[in-house]
Amino acid sequence: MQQGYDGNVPATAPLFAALGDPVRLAMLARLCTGGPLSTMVLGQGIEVSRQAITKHLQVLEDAGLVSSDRVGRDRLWQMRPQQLVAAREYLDRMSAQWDTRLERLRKFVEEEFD
Amino acid sequence: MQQGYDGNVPATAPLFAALGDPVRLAMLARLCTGGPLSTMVLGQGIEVSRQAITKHLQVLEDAGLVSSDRVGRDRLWQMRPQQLVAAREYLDRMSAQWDTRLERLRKFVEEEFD
DNA sequence: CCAAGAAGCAACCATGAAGTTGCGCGTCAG
DNA sequence: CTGACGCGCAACTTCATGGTTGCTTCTTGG
Repeated sequence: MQQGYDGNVPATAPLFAALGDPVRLAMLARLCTGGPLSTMVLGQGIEVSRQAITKHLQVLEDAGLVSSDRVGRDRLWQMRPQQLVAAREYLDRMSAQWDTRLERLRKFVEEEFD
Repeated sequence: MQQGYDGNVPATAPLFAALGDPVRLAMLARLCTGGPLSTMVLGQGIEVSRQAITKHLQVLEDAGLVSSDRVGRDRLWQMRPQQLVAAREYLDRMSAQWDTRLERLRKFVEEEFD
């Protein structure tokens, strides 16, 4: 199970891809601090058309990072932190492998020169 | 400084973009466990041309995730974990903001119904 | 009831990213 | 020394992505 995270590669890559855009990252940041926000509000201060905002939000939704509901004539978006946690854990496992590898290397050198 | 990570958005997005490809993630995983590996070795088992592998590695290098040195007629690649840590910390801050927001919400509801 | 506001839908454009092929250059092994 | 191996460089194709515009649909405020 230690290196079982190799199998998660194909599932995690699209997640990072969804995070790999400044517009989407900015909107995610807003959703992390504020409650459900409408499409219009999320587009405030971002210099792209409404349609572009909608497309970005759909990308985030496809990646499972946000969810949305139609309320009246607005669509309200909110965070869905599970996938965010998944991405974090993936990086954690990677860092952990790196660390244990360094540790093995350190011990090896230590034994060598004792 | 709490919400200062908004300013990191433009810097972090390209990093996630570099992580958002299964081929690159797989190669990173190999470099996390093993020591410096040559371009050829890194391409083992990946069904793309050597040039494609090289391009992916250059993307990772531009993102600061790996570094390389020419040794003889090979180019050896190795992890450079700093940027990986940066990405991890970014997600950590995002999750933290989400958590504190939930906490505030919980306290608010609690006070409301006391 | 009617007009304005917010979304959805579809077509379209442009650019960049992923991939390929072909060729040239240095480097090592026999 | 020579051929094979590993790379680097450059041109080219393909296609997904980000972005736009125009029009329709639905909902609410007056």
